Amino acid sequence: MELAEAKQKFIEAWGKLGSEWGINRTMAQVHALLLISPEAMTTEEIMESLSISRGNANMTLRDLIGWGLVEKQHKAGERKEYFYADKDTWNIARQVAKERKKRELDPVLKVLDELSKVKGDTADLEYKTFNKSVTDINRLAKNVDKTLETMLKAEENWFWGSIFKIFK
Amino acid sequence: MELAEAKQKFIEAWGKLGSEWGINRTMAQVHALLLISPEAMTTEEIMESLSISRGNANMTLRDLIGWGLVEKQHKAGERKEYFYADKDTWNIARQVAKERKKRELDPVLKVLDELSKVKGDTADLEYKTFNKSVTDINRLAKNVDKTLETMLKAEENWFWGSIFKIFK
DNA sequence: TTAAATTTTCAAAATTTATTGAAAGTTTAA
DNA sequence: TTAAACTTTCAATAAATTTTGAAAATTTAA
Repeated sequence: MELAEAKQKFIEAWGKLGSEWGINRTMAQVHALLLISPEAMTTEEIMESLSISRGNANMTLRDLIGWGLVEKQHKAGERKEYFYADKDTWNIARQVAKERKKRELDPVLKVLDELSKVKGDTADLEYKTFNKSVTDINRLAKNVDKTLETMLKAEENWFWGSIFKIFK
Repeated sequence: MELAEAKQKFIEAWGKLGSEWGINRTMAQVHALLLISPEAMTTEEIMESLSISRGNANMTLRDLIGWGLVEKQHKAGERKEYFYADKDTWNIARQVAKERKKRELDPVLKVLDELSKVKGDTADLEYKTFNKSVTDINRLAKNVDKTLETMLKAEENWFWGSIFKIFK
């Protein structure tokens, strides 16, 4: 396979995976493009590469910066802004985990905590079923949360090493 | 908080989380509704509870069955179909992990494997950057994959026990 | 200052995804 | 058989999300 074709496939695959996981396809594609670009790119170059509009490119880059995955760079004597993606895969994974935890897991944990405190008649099957499901899901979500917390602080090798030491 | 209000909140929260993670909101809500229902429900009851159409209810239930989260039940002497959700949270988590792995992770792993085999000029920065990112992501994805494989076979207590033994 | 270069905004348009509802299909009881 | 009860299908519609592009805002060089 040619490099150019391979790049295209990578961008497509990343975009598809993103959209399956609730991440805007274009955002995932811009990220993929920057991930395989050795140099920081301008908005123009990104627009051109992916055939997207200026507005779309601008907002998407803004979002990626908000996710902590991309940074602006300035080149001496140039007015244009350049965009560069962190290439460290473990950093990327942690950054995504951190943001999604904050935006999505934490709020739902808060609701589950409230809901598992709701009191009711323990003889009432409706109540018992509600309470059991909510409590169980809450426990699972807390375990996921704790594991993510560990991941956020960990070095990649230590983290996987620890996991596979047991799981083999 | 009243039980009725709590149920409502649970259904909303589950629907929101689902939609953030690429799962149809209605599907997540129907699942939530069945999770807190002690008894199997009919299509009619589900339509009524969530104010959705018959067609939507039917397709959503079909999907949930396809995900292995819900099963059809028949009551003696009755013609209607009843729908019942597995209440075991660990089973649910495993089932979701299993399906998403199969539908989304496995295909992307296949692409990454191909792409990391693409040969090129190691002096070419474009190639080097592409190759490094793809290879690194592939390695990470394989680690996730291995961990999921373990999870799919594991008992809940053993799994979390093993993880927290190290992470504390 | 001015004006060219560049970035940002956001209403409108396009696209994608989800939902409806009625007709067609199926099953079962009599 | 028939027909009532129930389920499924899917074209049409609605809703949600994404994208565009041109105008407004901002920045910088002169």
